[in-house]
Amino acid sequence: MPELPEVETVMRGLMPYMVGQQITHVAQNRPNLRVPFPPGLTDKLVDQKILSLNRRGKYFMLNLGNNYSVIVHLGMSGSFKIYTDNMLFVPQKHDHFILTLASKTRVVFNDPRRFGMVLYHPSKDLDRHKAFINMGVEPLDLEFNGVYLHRSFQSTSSPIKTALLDQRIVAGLGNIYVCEALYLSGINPKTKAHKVSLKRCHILVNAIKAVLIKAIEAGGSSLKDHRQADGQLGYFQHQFSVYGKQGKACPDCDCEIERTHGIKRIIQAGRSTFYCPRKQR
DNA sequence: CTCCTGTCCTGCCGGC
DNA sequence: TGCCGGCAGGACAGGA
Repeated sequence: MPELPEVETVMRGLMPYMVGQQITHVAQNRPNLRVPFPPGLTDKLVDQKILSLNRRGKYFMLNLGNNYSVIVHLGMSGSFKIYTDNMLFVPQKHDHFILTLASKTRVVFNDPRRFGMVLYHPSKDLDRHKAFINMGVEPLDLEFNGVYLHRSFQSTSSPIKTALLDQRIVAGLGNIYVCEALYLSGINPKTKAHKVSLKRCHILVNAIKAVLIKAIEAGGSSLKDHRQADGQLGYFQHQFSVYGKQGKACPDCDCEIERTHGIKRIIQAGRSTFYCPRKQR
């Protein structure tokens, strides 16, 4: 499930192949993902130069010479694969969108579940696109701090787990890194967000930044491996403390010794939450 | 306004 | 072995 670190890793992996390149050919292998591709997208992209790439939340943008941007979301199962000119291009099932560049490199978007998105919007107006207009701060920016988070939490009665998934408060967190950051902070995911103290918000902010930075660093190293292997840029497996670890011992406390059965799995707002009831209070 | 639930989509996994 | 039901979840729509 691509969250901010995975999106950042994919974008960084694409940059050396795409920045400064002209798009020479576009293939759309179906009319839509979950939403239709923008009308006439192929014609709008052909001959355009890719000036830069940048990320916002779980989206990243290809900024083009015509002052428009292609906005990409990886959804649940989206990934990119690079085929340089010397590589045999074997089309795969669910290859939905393929850009060919002047260098003859192919950039292939593959997404089995089709929860991904490809959008198109004027570059200067991206902040007003509906994907971004209500989006909260970047978690790795300085303005994401304990005071900001504490203030944001005052307007909601949701549990803190649910509030952290709300992209209007902070952008780019998904189920995995929210569970991991709450675990690292020692905060119970069921706690009402508006009842979390400023001090704990400060601790939580530091935990969020730490888990994201660690994951991006892990992505950077996995990226090198992938690049050597087959050019696949997508979701990669990290070492998690609680996510998917229900029934396992908590690495940080003696909950198993006390027979509280280690990591628990509960459902909040229809999503799985993993936590240690002893460490997280 | 906020909050909650259902929807989309396919691959995978466990049970029979 | 093979089939089938259930589950995974990010964004969004619609209802309470």
